[in-house]
Amino acid sequence: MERSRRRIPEATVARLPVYLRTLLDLRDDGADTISSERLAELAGVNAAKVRKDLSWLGSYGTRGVGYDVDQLLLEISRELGLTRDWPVAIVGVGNLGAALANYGGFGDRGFPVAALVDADPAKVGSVVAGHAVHHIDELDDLVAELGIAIGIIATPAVGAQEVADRLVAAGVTSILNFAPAVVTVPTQTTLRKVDLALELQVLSFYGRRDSLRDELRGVDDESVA
Amino acid sequence: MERSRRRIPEATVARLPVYLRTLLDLRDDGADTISSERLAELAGVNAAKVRKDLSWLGSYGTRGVGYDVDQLLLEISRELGLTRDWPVAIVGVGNLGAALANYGGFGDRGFPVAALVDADPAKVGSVVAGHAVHHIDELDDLVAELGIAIGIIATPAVGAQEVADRLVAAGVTSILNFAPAVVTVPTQTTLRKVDLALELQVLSFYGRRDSLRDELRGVDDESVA
DNA sequence: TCCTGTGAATGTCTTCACAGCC
DNA sequence: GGCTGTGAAGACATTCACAGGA
Repeated sequence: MERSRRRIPEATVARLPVYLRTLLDLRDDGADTISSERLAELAGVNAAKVRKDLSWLGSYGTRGVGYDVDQLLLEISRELGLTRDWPVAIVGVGNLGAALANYGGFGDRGFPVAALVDADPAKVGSVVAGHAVHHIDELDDLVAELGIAIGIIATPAVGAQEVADRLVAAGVTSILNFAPAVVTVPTQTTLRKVDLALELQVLSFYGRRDSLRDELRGVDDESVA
Repeated sequence: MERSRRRIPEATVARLPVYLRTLLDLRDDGADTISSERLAELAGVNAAKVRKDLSWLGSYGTRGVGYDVDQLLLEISRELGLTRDWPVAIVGVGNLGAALANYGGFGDRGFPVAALVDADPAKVGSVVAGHAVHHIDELDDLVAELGIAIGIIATPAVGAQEVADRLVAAGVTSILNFAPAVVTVPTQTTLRKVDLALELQVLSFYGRRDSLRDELRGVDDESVA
């Protein structure tokens, strides 16, 4: 029970959004309660993991029955800090930055794109996804005025560290880095990265199985993501 | 020494691309050798981890000196299966799919975009990033003709599972899923996912530190990605 | 002397298995 | 009877610390 007082493991935090999405689908389908077994199946993990993950939030299940879908949605949303919106700034309005700006999935999930910023004067003033592109020198003002807490780096690798520094200086406390470069931030800033080429390179590693079919992998279940 | 015979840990595989990128930069800067300490610094990890990771490839370092940059590049590339190109197919040519098609970082790193596919007849026949968009019914032929081993799912969540099934049926053995949905594939297929909203939700979790500044985290170093 | 390679120790995450409650 | 919540066991990953080769 006092589980909820201790620190939630990183691995659990990374799965909460998956449960959240699954529960939203379930609610739309009219489900009232859900067992760990079924939730596990829908979320692509195993049931013990679901139970342990959810136990970090407190004891919200009912033995013999399962979890209340609405309550679980509320608790997970609260734990993730999703009871309010978090406006984001996208830095770098190239292909990727523009695509992210156009991607509706952010606003829908409580992360409205509040500002687009670029260092290229040719891009400043243009309109992308309904937002005027601002010069990066305006970052401080935009962050302050729009209450931006999250910055997305969608620049080439070369500029990434400087952009990160500027975001931090402007008061942004969370950064999502899409640039294929190692970026360093102060301890109190949270940094995550999405490295597209890395993902393909990892796939390449596991794909070589064609060439070395000797090493049979001992997996029973289907793989899931 | 016989380290190289055992299975390389997943966590190590996920870091090899980072070392690879770092080593390419070092080579461009004219470096011949590199110590684990310096490589660790540049890659944003610690030195013991670098040494243990690299030891899985064999004993390619020289005590008292460090690692030969070129040799390490070769060994990592070989281990990741990057000594050849892996053509990819992108399924779903919306904002994200189009951005990925335009993103030069794939081709540069040995993953040329070989085919674009969509289910929407209105998009079929149009040209995106220099590629004609094909109907998804042509997937089997495209995969066979172009030797495609990797598929990228860039559709909305709803279509993702069916696309995955079609990719597998067409002979694709590795899939990168950008759709915010759980997708299941047979064991022999490798699946990875990139979930953009999930990343922001995780940032939101750690960002709430504002509201609950009680729980001080015991981290000394700077955080890095 | 310097830096790798690696056992051993530690820490984190997953899975098992079952007591306990509905 | 069914399903949660959780100690305990096991697997995996990181970090330490140092023997040993260049």
